[in-house]
Amino acid sequence: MPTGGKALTGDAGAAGEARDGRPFGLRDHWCGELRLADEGAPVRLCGWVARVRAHGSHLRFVDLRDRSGIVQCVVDTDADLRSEYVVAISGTVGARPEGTSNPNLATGDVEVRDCAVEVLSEAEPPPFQLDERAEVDEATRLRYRYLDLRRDRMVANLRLRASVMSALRRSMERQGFTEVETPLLWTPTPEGAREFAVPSRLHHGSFYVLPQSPQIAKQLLMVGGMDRYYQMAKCLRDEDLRADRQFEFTQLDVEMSFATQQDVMAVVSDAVLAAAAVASDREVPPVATLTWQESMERYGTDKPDVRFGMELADLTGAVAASGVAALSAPCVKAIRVPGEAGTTRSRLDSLTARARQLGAKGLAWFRVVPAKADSEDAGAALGSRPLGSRLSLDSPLARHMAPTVIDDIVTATGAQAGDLLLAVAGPTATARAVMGQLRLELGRPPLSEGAPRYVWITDFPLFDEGPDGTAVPAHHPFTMPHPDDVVLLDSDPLSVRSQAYDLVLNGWELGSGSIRIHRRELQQRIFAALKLSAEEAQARFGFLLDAFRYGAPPHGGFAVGVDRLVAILAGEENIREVIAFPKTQSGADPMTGAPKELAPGALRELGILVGRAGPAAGRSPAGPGGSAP
RNA sequence: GGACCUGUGGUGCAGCUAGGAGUGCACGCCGGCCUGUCAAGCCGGAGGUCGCGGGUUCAAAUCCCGUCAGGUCCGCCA
Repeated sequence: MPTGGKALTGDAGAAGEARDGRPFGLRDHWCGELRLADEGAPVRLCGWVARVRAHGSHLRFVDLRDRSGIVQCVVDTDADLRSEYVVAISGTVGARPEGTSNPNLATGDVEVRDCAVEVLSEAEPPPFQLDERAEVDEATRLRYRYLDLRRDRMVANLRLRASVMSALRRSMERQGFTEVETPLLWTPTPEGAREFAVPSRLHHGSFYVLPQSPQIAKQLLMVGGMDRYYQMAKCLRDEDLRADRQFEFTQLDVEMSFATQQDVMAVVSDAVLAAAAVASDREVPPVATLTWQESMERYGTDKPDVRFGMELADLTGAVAASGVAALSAPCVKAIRVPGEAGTTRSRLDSLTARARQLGAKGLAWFRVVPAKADSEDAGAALGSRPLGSRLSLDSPLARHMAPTVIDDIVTATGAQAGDLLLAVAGPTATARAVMGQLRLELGRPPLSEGAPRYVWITDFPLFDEGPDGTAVPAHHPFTMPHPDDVVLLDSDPLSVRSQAYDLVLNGWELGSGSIRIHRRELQQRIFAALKLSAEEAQARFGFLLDAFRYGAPPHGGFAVGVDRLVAILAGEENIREVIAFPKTQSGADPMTGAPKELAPGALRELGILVGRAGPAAGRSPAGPGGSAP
């Protein structure tokens, strides 16, 4: 079912023409725009035959579809009309006879009569039905994407995408930003995501790379005095695909000079709220702000879905003295799942398996039940005793717990009788991450539910702890430290906060940004903390560091993931649904067959020798003889 | 690199736990009937390498192994 946020076809009344533009060419009206007010008008329509309902040889109802919607045409000629034939229909708009209106159709009060039909293009039956009656296999949809795009869902999603991008652009223009394009053929920067390489024909053995983002280019624009830059930028990363990740994706990329973090956040907030406004009529709450520390503590993640509760409770203190070995750990986090005390043992086992997959040693569970001794006077006791004393915990782990420990657990989680408590003990990061993920899997509403909830996450740590205890940049190495923490750079780098911030929408990371370092001496200290020598730094980022010699303004910026933003505003759980021609999870395009082997001649011209041991080995080349040397 | 789910006429499913003839449902398709339908209706018909390969068995859509494709996730995504 379409969700509230979608720009549905044909439901906009008189707005139809404004949105669809003036019809021209072979037609003079759009199908979806016809209304009772058009009664008597001669019209010429073009489109696809969506459905034919035949009654005898001289009465057929033909539903004609174009991108604006559907209108019923009454046809009494014997033209051969089948599904997906492309036709031009000329006729007269008439009010439907009493009692035959179709309230499910925007054009349901009218029909086109006295139709002359011209078949512009015949069509084989499509390989899947284009109505919304059944989910169609993803591979089939992508193989015939040009047919999939005819469906209401894709029409609505792509038009919403256009509206959102337009709203973002208008917001940026209104705020004085200038769109500047940056190169797709860029240079390798050996940091961050795996890059797509493009071989150079003129310099055999050398490569361009496609940009993971225009990060360095936009900072150079700031050095160039552009002051306020934005771009709808294509970004390319050769990393494994997910529901929210494609090789290539679009970012609203922003950078501004002489600006504070608050300035950047205000600019981006304006843009994304404008985007939400064109997506639906719903009131969208202002963008909230949480510190990273607070988000990790309450939600166990740096991209919290704040549309629902079930926040993490800390049981570390409560169970410290319990003597239960499974719960003795630096950190114990729990969530309360309301009303789920009846969860079956096999379900609990599969949750435990899931917790292990996420890195936990195990999963503790407690069914919250009325305490036996108090069960009779529980009601009478209400209010006169501590909340916890009326409840007990049913769990193998709770069997030998002292009543005070049980009370502490109940109090810390706010448990009610009939709830299920789940807890993970372990290192702080593990306990938070596992419970944060289980919270999502057990309580998260569908992405389309309720108003969009944007939240800023601020005060990220400047460094993460690398595998060997060293500091690695949490954002990128040009991120400005929090001014209060600069003194800690040498003594305690892992506790230094940064002026980096993420924007999160309904639990999806929409993007991130930071205030950048623009002074060389501070940059050197950061490189030192990263154990990066001056020579290495020069080799990797030399051209940026060089640029900073010539007067770099203080600057900062942000990038918003447009595909994710549109998907959430469209109520889609997958960004493929808002991309016209996406790739499958294995990076293939079932329609074009990409990626494909190159002809030997093309490889030779690029100076490329393909190793036959790769995954392509064994696939027979196009021609006989192949390309074996 | 790894885990899990799915794969059955064109489409979506059921059948698989417990092996017994390609069995069933809905949609679509083809033909016929039908002058107010709108997911039209009624009648008839066609359409299958049960993803692919191997194994177990008298017998495999069903059990086992492998593989391919699609999906979800872990790793990865500064």
